[in-house]
Amino acid sequence: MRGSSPVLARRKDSAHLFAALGDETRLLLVTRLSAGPMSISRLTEGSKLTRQAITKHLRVMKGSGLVRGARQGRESVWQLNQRRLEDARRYLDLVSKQWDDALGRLRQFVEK
Amino acid sequence: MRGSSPVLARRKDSAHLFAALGDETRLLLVTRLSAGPMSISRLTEGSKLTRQAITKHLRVMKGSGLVRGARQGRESVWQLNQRRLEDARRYLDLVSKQWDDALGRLRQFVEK
DNA sequence: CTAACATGCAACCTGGAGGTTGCATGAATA
DNA sequence: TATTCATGCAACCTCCAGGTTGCATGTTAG
Repeated sequence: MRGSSPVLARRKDSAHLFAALGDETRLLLVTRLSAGPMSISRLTEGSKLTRQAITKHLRVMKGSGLVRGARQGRESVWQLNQRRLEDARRYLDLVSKQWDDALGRLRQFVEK
Repeated sequence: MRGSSPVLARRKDSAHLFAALGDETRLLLVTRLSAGPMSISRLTEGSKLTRQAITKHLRVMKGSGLVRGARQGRESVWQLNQRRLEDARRYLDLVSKQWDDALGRLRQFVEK
């Protein structure tokens, strides 16, 4: 691993992931999929958007690995990819930790 | 709290927050700020972007509460708002938990 | 006081995100 | 087999995120 820290290497990837989560419609889809796998038409039910819009969002999410779909008969069923959720959480943990350390150093400095 | 679950109420807010994290440049800023407060010009140093670009990103992040800045003399110093990081993590935890439950139910159903 | 610094403001540009519509195609069902 | 259902593909539209540039303004250091 010469020349690029893991954090650096993962920044772009994480940005993609967060971007996939950073849309209200997609976050709704994530919520609905958190109840279990679902077909596109099912996901479209009750939505104000077109099926095509939903489809596009699903593909964006797939692009960041947040979700994956597979054809079953005449419908395509999608489901969450929990590992990616954990990836996002881990990234936030990392930043939080650095932040804590920084605060620690500051406190130590002030109290000297 | 009639008519809207907490999760629903927070979806829009969370989407904003994730969107703020969903840009490589901003994620870099987050990383740099995790080491402690910093002025705009300092944040711009070493960046390929203009100071104005950085400024815009900071304001976007401020808009989602991810960061806050204050003027100090002739420079404006910005710092992370860790509470928002925790908010994001909590949201992911929520979704993860629902997903776990769904898997649990599925497993139980299959094994019956 | 005057230069050098650190920002703010505003106008402007461009590409792609988010949506829609219309049509084509494979799968399931009466 | 004729329909209906669930999708895929592609063209098209609009708006705004992400950047830049130029100029104005408040701060500091000499």
